[in-house]
Amino acid sequence: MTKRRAITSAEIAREAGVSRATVSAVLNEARGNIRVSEDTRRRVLETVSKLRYVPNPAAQALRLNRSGVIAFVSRTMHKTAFGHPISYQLQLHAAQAAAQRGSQLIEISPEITADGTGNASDDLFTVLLSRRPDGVIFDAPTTPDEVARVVEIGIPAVQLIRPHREVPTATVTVDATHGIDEAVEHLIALGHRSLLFLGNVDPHPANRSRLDAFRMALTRYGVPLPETAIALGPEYTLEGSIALARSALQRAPLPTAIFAAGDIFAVGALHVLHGLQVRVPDAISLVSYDDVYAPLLYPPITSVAQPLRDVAQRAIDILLQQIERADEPLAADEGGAHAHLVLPTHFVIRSSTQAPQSRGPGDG
Amino acid sequence: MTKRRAITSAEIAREAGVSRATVSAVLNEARGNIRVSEDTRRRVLETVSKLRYVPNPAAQALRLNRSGVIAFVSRTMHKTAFGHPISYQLQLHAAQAAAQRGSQLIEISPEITADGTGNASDDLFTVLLSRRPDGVIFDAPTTPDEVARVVEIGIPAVQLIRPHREVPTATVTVDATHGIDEAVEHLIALGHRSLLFLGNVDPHPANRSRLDAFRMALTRYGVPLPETAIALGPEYTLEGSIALARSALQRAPLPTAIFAAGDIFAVGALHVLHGLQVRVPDAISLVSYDDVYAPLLYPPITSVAQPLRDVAQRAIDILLQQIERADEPLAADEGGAHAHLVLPTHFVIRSSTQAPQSRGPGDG
DNA sequence: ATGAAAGCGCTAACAA
DNA sequence: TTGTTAGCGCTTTCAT
Repeated sequence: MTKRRAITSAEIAREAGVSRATVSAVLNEARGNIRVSEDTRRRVLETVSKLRYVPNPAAQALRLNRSGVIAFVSRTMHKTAFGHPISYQLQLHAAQAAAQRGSQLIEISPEITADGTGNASDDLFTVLLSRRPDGVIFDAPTTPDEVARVVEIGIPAVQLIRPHREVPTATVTVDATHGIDEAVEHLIALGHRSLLFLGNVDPHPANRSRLDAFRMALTRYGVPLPETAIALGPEYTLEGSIALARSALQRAPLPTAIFAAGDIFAVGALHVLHGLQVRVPDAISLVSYDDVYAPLLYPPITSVAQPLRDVAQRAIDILLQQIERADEPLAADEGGAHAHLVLPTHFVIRSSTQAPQSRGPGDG
Repeated sequence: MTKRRAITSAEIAREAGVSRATVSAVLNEARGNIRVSEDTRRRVLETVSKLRYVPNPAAQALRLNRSGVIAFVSRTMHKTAFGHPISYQLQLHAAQAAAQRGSQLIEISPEITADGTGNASDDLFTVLLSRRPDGVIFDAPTTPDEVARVVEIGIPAVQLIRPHREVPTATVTVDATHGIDEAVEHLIALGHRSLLFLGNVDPHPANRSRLDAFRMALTRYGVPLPETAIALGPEYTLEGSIALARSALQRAPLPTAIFAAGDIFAVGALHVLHGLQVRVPDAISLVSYDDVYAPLLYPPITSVAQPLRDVAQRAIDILLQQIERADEPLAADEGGAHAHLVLPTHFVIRSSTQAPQSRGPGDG
């Protein structure tokens, strides 16, 4: 069965007894082409659905200079199964939001892009451009250059979560404060005073802010967080987080509660605690940041969740708006007039936190 | 900054002092257009890279009647974060393989497609066609109709994992036998004789075969698997698998080993076992099928892994080959001449299995 | 070995 | 209100 040539607007026109221009006008009345009589409109629409006509997107793209594609440039590789769950979630929600608004999200990532020759970085950009996206979402870009190049070409872009502020694009970020405040309040209310912070060393302010928010919240309750209670690992991997947790939990006495600034660190802590036969939450409470693995673990982890769906949706909205605006030549507002959305985190209580067992006063 | 119009082949032609036809010939020499002198070839190529020219895919698609897109129709929704990890992995690998071969994978799923009106099924098909894919990968299609409609239109298709055999397409499936044989051999060698099978009720042979393979392997060792040692749940969810494990593990005495015919069932079992304070693997061994969550759990679960990367790659290869062949009008070989690949599973030993503790003879 | 010209399917000026 | 026409950027006969 050779691939049949698909129905074209010409066939619809012939069948409905009108011109191709009229078919187009009927189908695109949303774009301000309202000029057809109710009668022809109905006739065309009937023919369209009878013949199951769907416009050829390539022809539309060529004509409109609009690919209908939004590129999602995801952070480095997710080689491992669930290496970058946040990125994955963002992409999923973005794809959904894009589809609902008539666009197609495509993923551009070193992993997808790599052609085995290893020339990833330059290649990524070429691949990106070769797809002619109408807009680009950068999910935590590694370098400002990637973003800058896209902006230079004049493609609307928005950076998520960990933006490079020096590049003038719209941004959608998350404020860790609210969720972490609640988490700390929760722990303090339970009676915890001896805490351990597990996180990663990352120069980016967005990550730094997790620790800052944690520290500030504690300060508000007059609970100190000594440097020895802060363990920062270099890697965002299971192995790395296990190693981190192991070294942090070696020192006795154990804290009564752990704040893991990322689900992966909670997984690491859990592995080590299990090994040490320290039960959660009986002997030690655990709170994580991310809320992606959290519900799957045992016990289900109390966690600070990022509004990933909202981030993605807003990003798509902003992008589509920019794309729209780019059409109108009257857009004289240049420069720094970009949206900068900051969305709050929230706190989900599960089964990994409870009041500390009294181990005698002065302990910790 | 208004979006600059991109470079066209005409500009390359002018800059290099040749015609557009020649530029095209140089760029498409792979397609048998070898007709340019070495000298012009070099000149054109230089200009191309100097001006960073990338052909407009929409124009190419229009001209060649070839979108360069492969659709991945994924199984129902993955509402939850990691609801369908297998599907996710397949898609990831397929996207990678497609990219390496110059195609773009796009996801078509009810979730992405849904426009809030709820008319998912018909809409999905429309969306699929509207993208004009060169080929379609069905990841465990729910109904044969979906596939049949695509086949009727003449678009190359391949079904993965759980194909509808009555629809004539190529298939790439997985044989559970090998991995499960090894798993059973492993358990038997450790000394396990009292086993529990956790799985789901699914009429599809591919799922049924997990139980069959397990049973047959046990039979080979003369170990019986009574009906009471088979627990089948209706759902493939965390909640469902916890409920299943709970009811299955109520009956004393406990088995010495559990085979979970899916990682999610291992998660459920782990939750329940933790709750019962039964330590894995000390008190009970656990083996899973899937190997997706398995390495992340505590303890890391010994598991049967499916060759997901191979499945995806082979699917893409088959598809691309079919697409290629569809071009040549000489393709008279119609009908049932489709590839049917069956790939083996393999077995990964981690930390969730060990010899059973002796609880006295005659036990279990 | 190279160029001229047609046409893929669509939309938007412009005419009627 | 509708039709005619041009052209988006590309590839591919067919001439040369």
